[in-house]
Amino acid sequence: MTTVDLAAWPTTEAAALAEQHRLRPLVEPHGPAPAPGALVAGVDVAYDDERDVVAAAAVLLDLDTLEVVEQATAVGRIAFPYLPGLLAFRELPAVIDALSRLTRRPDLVVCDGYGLAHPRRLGLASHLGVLTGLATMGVAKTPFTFSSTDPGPERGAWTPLVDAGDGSEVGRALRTRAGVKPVFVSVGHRIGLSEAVSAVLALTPKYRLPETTRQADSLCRRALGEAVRG
DNA sequence: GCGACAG
DNA sequence: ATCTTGTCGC
Repeated sequence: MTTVDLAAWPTTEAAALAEQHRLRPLVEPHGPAPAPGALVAGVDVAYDDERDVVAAAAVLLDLDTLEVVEQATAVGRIAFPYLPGLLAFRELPAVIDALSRLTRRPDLVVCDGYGLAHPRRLGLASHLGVLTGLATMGVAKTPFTFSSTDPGPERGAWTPLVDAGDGSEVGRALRTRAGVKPVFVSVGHRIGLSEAVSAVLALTPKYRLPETTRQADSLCRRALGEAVRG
């Protein structure tokens, strides 16, 4: 996989919006769920804004066992400020760097955040998919600007996640643990919504968040700590 | 115009 | 995201 050319990465809001407009038609919102034995990657990023340091992690899990089979990290400078709707420009350079250090190609990448559930239908997960060609999806912890009713209390229950602007279903609120707050699932690239939901259920036998997300979260925090301290 | 707003 | 104490429960 190729890495990001930071010299060509957008630095202004206008340039970022233009880039989203360019990439948006390239999203493929359909595709199969990962097959048994698939390698599913989790990616996440941690920041030290004071020192302008970002650390990303990519962790590869065996979908059958949920065991970590490979992991990689990347450390760099923060490439873009946090602006709602433009999160990809802040997170992706480091994420793609970490993914490029894996020796095996993931069958699916699970992101922290959204894919098509985005004001311009190009959230972090979809953006990553288009840039890399990988199948991607997003699992977010909060509903962003979208709305949904509360799913039933049992694991597996879901309700549509709707964009009030046009009334379209942009994702699903999914209960991954009985009686616990739902997560918000959306398509990234080369996977369908029902398939993305089934992948999340396969990754959440025990906790609210996918095992991929949990592993990537702890690894990027460790990497940031080592980069900043020792 | 103002607030809200993935991480 | 990050800053942060205690607390309830398996």
